Order: sequence, then C-alpha cells, then structure tokens
Amino acid sequence: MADLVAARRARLAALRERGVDPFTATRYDVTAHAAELATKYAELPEQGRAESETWSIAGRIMAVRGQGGVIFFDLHDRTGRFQLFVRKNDLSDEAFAVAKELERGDIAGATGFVFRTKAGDLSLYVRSFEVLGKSLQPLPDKWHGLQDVEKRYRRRYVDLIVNPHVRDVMILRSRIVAEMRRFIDARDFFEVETPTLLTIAGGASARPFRTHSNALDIPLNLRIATELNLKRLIVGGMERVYEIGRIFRNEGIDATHNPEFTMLELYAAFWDVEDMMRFNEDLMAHLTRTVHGGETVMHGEDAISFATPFRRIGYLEAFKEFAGLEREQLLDADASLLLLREFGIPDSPTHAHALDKLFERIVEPHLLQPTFVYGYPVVLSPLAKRMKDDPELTQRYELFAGHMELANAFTELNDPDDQRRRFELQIAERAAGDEEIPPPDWDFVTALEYGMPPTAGIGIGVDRLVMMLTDNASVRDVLLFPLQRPLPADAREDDAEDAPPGP
RNA sequence: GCACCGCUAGCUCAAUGGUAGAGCAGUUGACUCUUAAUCAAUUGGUUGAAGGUUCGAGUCCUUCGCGGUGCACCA
Repeated sequence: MADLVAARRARLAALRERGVDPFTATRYDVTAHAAELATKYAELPEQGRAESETWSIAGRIMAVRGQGGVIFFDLHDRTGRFQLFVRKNDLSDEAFAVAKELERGDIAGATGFVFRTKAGDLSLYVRSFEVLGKSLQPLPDKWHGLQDVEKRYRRRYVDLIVNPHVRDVMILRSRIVAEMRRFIDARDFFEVETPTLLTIAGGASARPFRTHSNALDIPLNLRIATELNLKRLIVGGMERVYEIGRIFRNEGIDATHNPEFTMLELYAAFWDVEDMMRFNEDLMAHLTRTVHGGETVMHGEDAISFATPFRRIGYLEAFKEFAGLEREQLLDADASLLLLREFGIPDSPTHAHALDKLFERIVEPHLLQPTFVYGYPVVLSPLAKRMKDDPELTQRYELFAGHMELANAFTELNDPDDQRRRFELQIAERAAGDEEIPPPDWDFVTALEYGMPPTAGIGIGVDRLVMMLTDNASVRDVLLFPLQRPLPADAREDDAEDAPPGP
C-alpha cells in the first residue's frame, strides 16, 4: 500500500523535475466531450483523419498502453471514454518524456484532431497536452472495478471512477428530479422551502432526530414530513405549492430505508383526491416515458407497465378479494386484533398499527403492477378528509408498484374541529405505547380555523421512485452517500482530528 | 434487537488443520497502431481485532468490530 503511493509520489516528483506541476493547473478550455466526438465522427472512414478540426478534451486517464514510440491512453470524461494517441515523432522530446510519466488515475487535457486507428478505433491525435491533476492513490482493478460494497459506499468517489453503472444511476436520478420539477412547474406550482428544524415534528408517524439550539436554548427536531407547513401555505393563499426535500426519520436502516431520504410533497387548492390520482398517473407516465424511455420498467424478474390508467382497488375491497375479509373484521379495533392472531402476526399496540401489519401481509404481496388502493380507514389517516357517504373511510389512496409504496395522497382534512378530535385520539395512542405518533401541533389546528380551501395533497418517495426506474433493489444504490457506521478509528471526532492521513 | 453469510496483497479471487498463492495493478527492461496490449524479469501479507484449542490455525472455538441478507421494527 505505502509502496504504491510512494511510487506515485515518485512520478509526481519526476513531473516536477521536468517543470510540470500537476497541482498548479487551474482551467482547461474543453471544447468537446467523448460522446460528442464519437457521434460526430461516427462516419469517419477507415484510416480517416479530420486534421482540419481541432478539439480539446479533458478527463481522467483510465488506461495506459505504451508501445515504445507511441502511447495510447483511455481518457474518461463525464460522457464516456475516448482514446488518446501520442506519438514521439509528433511531440518535443520533453513533452513525450512527460507523457511517459502519466499513469492510470491522473487527470489530463489533450488537444488534437480525430482520426481512426488501424484497428478502426476513433482516437484523438494529440498535438499538445496538459497535466491537470495527479492521482496519488492506486485505483482498483481495471477489469473488475470495485466490488466490495462497503468500500463502494464509504468511498463513493472511487466507486464512481471505476464503476460506470453507478454514475449512470446517479445521473438518471438527477434527471428524474429535474423532469419532476419541469412537469410540476408547467402546472403552475410554486416550489417552496420549509424548515427542517422544528419544535414539533409532525405530519407523519416516525421517531425524529433530536437536536438543540444553542441560541434559543431549546430542543429541536428534524422534520419527519413537510406536510403541516405546506398546508399552512395553502391556508396562506399560495394555492399550489410543492417541496422536494430531505426528510429525517430516526429508525431502522435496511434495503428500503435510509435515515435521511428525499420526498416530494405537493398540495393543490381546489383539487380533490381524484384530481390528484390523475396528476399522479400523468406524472409517473411522464417520468417513465422521458427518463426511462418507455412505459415498461423491469423490476428484478418482473416487468411493470406504467401505461395509464393504473389499476384501482378499494382498501376494504382488496382485503375481501385477497383474503375474504369483511369490513367489520377490519374496522372494529378488537376484531382486527383477533385477525392478527389468525395470521400469526405479533400483537399491535393500536388499531392503526394492526391494520398496517395486516395490509402488509395480505394485500401488498399482490401489488406488483401500479395500483391505486383508495379509501383508507380514518384511523390510519389523521390528516385526510372523510368520504361523504362513508365517514369511517377517507378520501385517500396509496400508489403501489413492485410491492413498494410509491405515493400517498388524499383530500386534506380542513375541518378544524375534526382535526382537533383526531389529534386528541392520537394523544391516546401515543400514551398506549406507540412512540412514533407525534405530539399534536395545535397551531396547525389554529391555521385550519382561519379557513383552508378544499385541497388535495400528495407525497412521493423520490428514492423509491428512482429505485423503481433504475431497477435497484437497495436504496443505498440510489443514494450517493448512504449512512454507514463510522469505522472505529474515525468514531471519535477528537482522534480523527489528531490523526490526519499522512503524506 | 435476533439469525445467517462475509472480511486473505492496492483491486478481483484461491488455499483437507501442515511452507499463504494467482491474475491485474506496481517496479525494471523491450516494443512507433494498442485497446483486459504483448514479451521478459521482479517487489508486495500483523489473513478485520483480541483471546483460546492444537506439535502446528487463514481454516476449529469464544468475544469484539465492520458490512451484506433475512426476520423484527418502520402509516
């Protein structure tokens, strides 16, 4: 290890002796990228030379193939690979000597013209080049890349350098979020930013991360949802708002849960849940079409079609269809607890909790193709408006695909008295031992007392959506820097500061 | 939190309880159209950590660390 770094430092010294210091370089005038050149010169004939056009390309050297008087380099930039061809006879002795010092991992820029080699490969015939940076660490195997998942997550930069697929996924994620914004902005929504630091973290059910404000000397929580603040903006008359923001939940970490994740929440005054369902369908279809390139998405072994309209099934109807269960068995708290035993599921502290467990066991396994499940019981939906003709259910749906929950939407409850009663019920549930129920946010009830227009809202888990559209089974593979336990040597901040990585 | 699996050279991987190895990378040399370049030579190890069993441990046992998967948890 130390030897490999020492060898690279020796190369650095050799470059400096020749008057080339890789770390003094500042800017490089890039006039072309690898993929552009490949497209532009795709028709260049065998042995062709486009000498009249000069290009400058820059990136990381990922392979060096010395051949005596000529050297081939594989240069990688953000668009892909391009080969550089350096010939001793066409450079000064000094410049060729510098080229010979370049190694895998170094950053370089090269200027020249495009030609086709005898082997038929497009390459840049290098007239001049510049060393733009030096790599002092050895890169992983050029053929196998970096396989060790722990190292991939801890040193994502190395993963990105050697595993092109990782970069592709992250670029696709960026495009998904961009397309999402474009689609929403075209429908006259305001993008807003609400606080992540809150005295009461409400709007969902999850344990929050706790922190402390020195200035105010008060405890604070990181938000677990953006819901309540966004609805305050609806009360305030902003009518259509959304936020794509980071949410923090102090809970378990597994293939589909990271403590911090990204959620889109969007609210539209004067819409109801049916409007939202159509919006949701159109958004999903738009994303699969523009970003994924087709309506059908592979999910492991399964093909999932996002062609609209999606399947719709009632919440109670689903239980009936998949397990023959009746309304009373679910909506009665005691009966639902009996069902848990029947299905061999551990006891639940609350009715709401029991229904979630039953849904997960009985219904979710059937939800491969995109499906709206609508009409959630009011006990599960403290912020949703009741159905007009069935007040035990709410105007709420969740969208599932690939057995994963992708979206949750409802017509928002805007009756302050009903909202107050539901918060009071939650106090009881919290007291009954469900630590994930947040304390009530009474100011939100006050906001509703000022009057909120009828409104529909939706939450979409961006990470899971990206998982779906990139066929990744783990949320860590769609996050650039998934949370990892620090290594023992780095666990104590003081020690970490005492021992910087040596030269 | 529980169970199982994994951790060996910079990377990818081998090694019945019996001398820790290969390929790539690196180093030295050859080579003016290579592309996993080739050819010749060559360096490199606290086998995640600490104990234990044994004549002898990468291998068996215990504890610990980190990761992965499953379960539990997670509207």
